[in-house]
Amino acid sequence: MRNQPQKKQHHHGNLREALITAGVGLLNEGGLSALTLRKCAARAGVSHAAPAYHFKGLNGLLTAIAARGYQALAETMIEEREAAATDPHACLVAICNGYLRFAQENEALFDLMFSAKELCYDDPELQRESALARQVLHEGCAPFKHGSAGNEGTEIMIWALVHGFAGILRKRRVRPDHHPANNIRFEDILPHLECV
Amino acid sequence: MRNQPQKKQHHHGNLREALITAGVGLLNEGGLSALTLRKCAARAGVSHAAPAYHFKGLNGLLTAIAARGYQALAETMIEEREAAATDPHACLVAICNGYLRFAQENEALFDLMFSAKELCYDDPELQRESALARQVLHEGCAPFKHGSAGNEGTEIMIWALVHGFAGILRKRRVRPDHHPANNIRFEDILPHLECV
DNA sequence: CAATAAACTTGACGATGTCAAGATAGGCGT
DNA sequence: ACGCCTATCTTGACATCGTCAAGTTTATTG
Repeated sequence: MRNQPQKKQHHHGNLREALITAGVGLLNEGGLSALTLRKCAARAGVSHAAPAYHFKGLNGLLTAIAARGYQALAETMIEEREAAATDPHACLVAICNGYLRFAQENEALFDLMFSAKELCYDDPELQRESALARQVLHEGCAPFKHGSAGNEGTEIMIWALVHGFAGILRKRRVRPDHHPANNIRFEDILPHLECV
Repeated sequence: MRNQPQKKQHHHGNLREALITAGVGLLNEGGLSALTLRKCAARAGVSHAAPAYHFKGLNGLLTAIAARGYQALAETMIEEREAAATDPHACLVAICNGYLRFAQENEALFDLMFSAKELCYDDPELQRESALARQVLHEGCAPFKHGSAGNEGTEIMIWALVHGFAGILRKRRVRPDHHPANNIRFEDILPHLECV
């Protein structure tokens, strides 16, 4: 067993990371259907069955890549928040725009994270990263309350709104013209929120 | 070529419909990954390559089933609307609850309709049925306008909200306890809408 | 009744996920 | 220094899948 996790070892040396990188690359280039255990293996220069050792199977690899996706999603949201003004409303809008930017810049990865593919939802890494991403949204929502709903309802409302809007924008790629959400920014559909 | 589209003919007689029915059944029983050309063929009692003749391939079958899904979605929304009070706000809430009920009662079908699977989006049947479903939502939104957004923005907002909420509720199946949206109804997150 | 086209069947191919068994190399105790 | 042990891959096989080409059967039509 390796003592130093980043130490180069045996045949490949840190193959797990190389397989995830290969997977993200395949995802960006060919979409969700191009993400394959065997193609990942080929891209990393190992045999076709090597990934099954590091991940519990295809679902394991997908889960690891999805966890990476949640990490990147959180980073994008934080990045937008830092670049925004400091008042709570601008922060929340910035966080949501980060969410939307991530969804559009990493379409296949976003698909993987929220697709019907059965990931290993009990994977601790996936749970940690997705919880971290949700934490960013949670913090952004904290200063607000929303009409009829309690404080928790506000977060659900924002979450549903931004996630649903991301899904709508995703379909714009198919038929870019005459798309109903063409000239609509997130700020336009964000309802009024009262400070708590 | 058949003259009467519903006439019994040749070997099976109206195999196209039987394949769609078989596909919906597989979807309900085993989820999206169980929906397979060969299994549909077996369930309909024909050879493994028969579906490729009626549909342009797997995508064609998925598209036909998704179109059926939009049809059922519209029916569910209309059903809820009819059972509701007649004032516009109750109608809109009922329509959205129909959307959510459909998403929860037909999980795999909903997955197919909004998954990353590449459907034949130019298929006229799919376009017609999805447009009809959107029309129901459109009518429900028509009496309202939403704060900053125009009349079109209202519809996008409701659409995003209900679709996003459906996605959140979908994940509740994975870990039913401690789910943030457990005791939240759609009415709780629906923002205030002004009559136009 | 024969020709023609529609509606399948049969067989094959390559790609994929998964598993079992084997090979290999690096580290550790002695 | 030497041999073992285990983590890390490789090799080979299998079942399933979508797709295509070619053949077969049935219905319609002239």
